[in-house]
Amino acid sequence: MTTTAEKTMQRILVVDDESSISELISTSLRFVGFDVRTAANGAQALSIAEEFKPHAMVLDVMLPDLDGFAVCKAIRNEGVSTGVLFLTAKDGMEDKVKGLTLGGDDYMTKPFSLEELVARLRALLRRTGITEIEIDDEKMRFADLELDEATHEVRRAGNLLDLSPTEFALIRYLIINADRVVSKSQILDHVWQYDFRGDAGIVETYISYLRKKIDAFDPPLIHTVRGVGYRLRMPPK
Amino acid sequence: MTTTAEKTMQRILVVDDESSISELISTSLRFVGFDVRTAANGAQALSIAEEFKPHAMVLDVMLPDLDGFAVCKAIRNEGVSTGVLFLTAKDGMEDKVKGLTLGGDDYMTKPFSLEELVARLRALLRRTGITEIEIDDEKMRFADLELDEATHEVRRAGNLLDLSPTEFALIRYLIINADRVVSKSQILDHVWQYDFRGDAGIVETYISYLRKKIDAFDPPLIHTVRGVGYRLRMPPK
DNA sequence: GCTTAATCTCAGGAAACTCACAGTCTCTGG
DNA sequence: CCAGAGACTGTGAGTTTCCTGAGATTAAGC
Repeated sequence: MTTTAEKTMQRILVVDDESSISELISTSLRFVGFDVRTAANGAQALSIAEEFKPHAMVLDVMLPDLDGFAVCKAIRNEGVSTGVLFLTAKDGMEDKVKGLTLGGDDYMTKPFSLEELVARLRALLRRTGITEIEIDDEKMRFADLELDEATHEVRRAGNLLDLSPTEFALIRYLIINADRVVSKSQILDHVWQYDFRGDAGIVETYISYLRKKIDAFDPPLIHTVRGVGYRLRMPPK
Repeated sequence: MTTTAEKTMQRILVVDDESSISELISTSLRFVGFDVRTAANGAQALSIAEEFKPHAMVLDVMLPDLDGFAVCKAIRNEGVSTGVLFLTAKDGMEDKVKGLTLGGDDYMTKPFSLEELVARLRALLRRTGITEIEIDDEKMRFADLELDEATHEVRRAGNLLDLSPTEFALIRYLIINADRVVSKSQILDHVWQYDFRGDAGIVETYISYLRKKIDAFDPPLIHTVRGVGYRLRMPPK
């Protein structure tokens, strides 16, 4: 699955000093089709932003040199107009961020799930109107399955389904990857928070939950690919 | 819900020496569709106003060089006719401002909530008759719920409800976002003053108050989306 | 200055959700 | 056709999220 023409890609700058985190994020973002650069500190972020002119940034508030806010401000002063998604540990800092995210920006606390990161980033790009490309509107579809991000509703054949947050995240991930096999560990990595250390068996449990709700209708859409993973697809012709 | 063509946008000049504040305000205003410039002091405000010709200004009364009133007067002397929304700290100054805002102008004390700022600014533009664009009329509706900005009245099925200011702001925010899920932190950010440091649990409390008044009628309109937030909607089909 | 309204914190209880575990079932290779 | 690996799902314990009432604190009105 290669990416499309470069000129139409949206540019994201990821800034985090923990290389494992920034790598995790950038890999995911590239995978879903963004043009990504990373920086490990504020100074580096500034110099990259200058020539890279990102449409949006994912910015850790806690950097070795400057803090995230300073970086954000500095970059905007340079005339680069970007939305910012702040990352912050779950502590007091949270409050401080809040004040600065009232505009179009957003923030998330670590640890987060990659799905959510992507969802928020897209919402942010949509909001800040930097949507050169037609990003999906807030509805996704697969067969007679319909998922609405704005209302958090999922319908099958018009019927409203009642899903828990995790179930919702899971079916969304499956829809995004419709027709493709996704492994349990992929699912775990994307739907659960990245520091989840529990049993991978939980994916089976949630698939089971989903089936009871989604595949209560015909035809079944969630299919097991034994030894590999799961796949959302129309029944074999 | 995107903005309209640039030529029809209303121009707002924001003047405050605290860059965090002016950034906060300008981002928000841009977000709701204004064309915004900022200035950090009186002199700068004057020179920008001259060529920018703002329809309205948000003006801190306490500036490093001139005070807000002087700036206001000077700009009007230049022949630029604008409504002004003064910002002031909550202290003695308050009275002084009061006296000077008799025209069509208005003032708010810091800290304020962004929702309120936008509401007041729109009211001001409406008053000063600079409404080139048809700003939403003063009534909002959702189902049999009716909210009147001008009179601050809320009715459900024709019945007048008695709401406190916070309750009013909250239901207003929910109506604006009718049918979409809004998280507690979104609510907190928009309905409460920007420096509110308390627990997000207060949102729950106010939702509870609102329900007692608004959802005393059938059908209930305020719905909880567990783990996500709240949503105003007609009951599921 | 007194009274009432409004805001906010706190805490108990109810309900929903997450997750591990284990017994059962299904598929597949030999 | 059997054995074993992998997958499915019911049970239940522990946790999280929400709701609401009660009281403390502050602001507003008379």
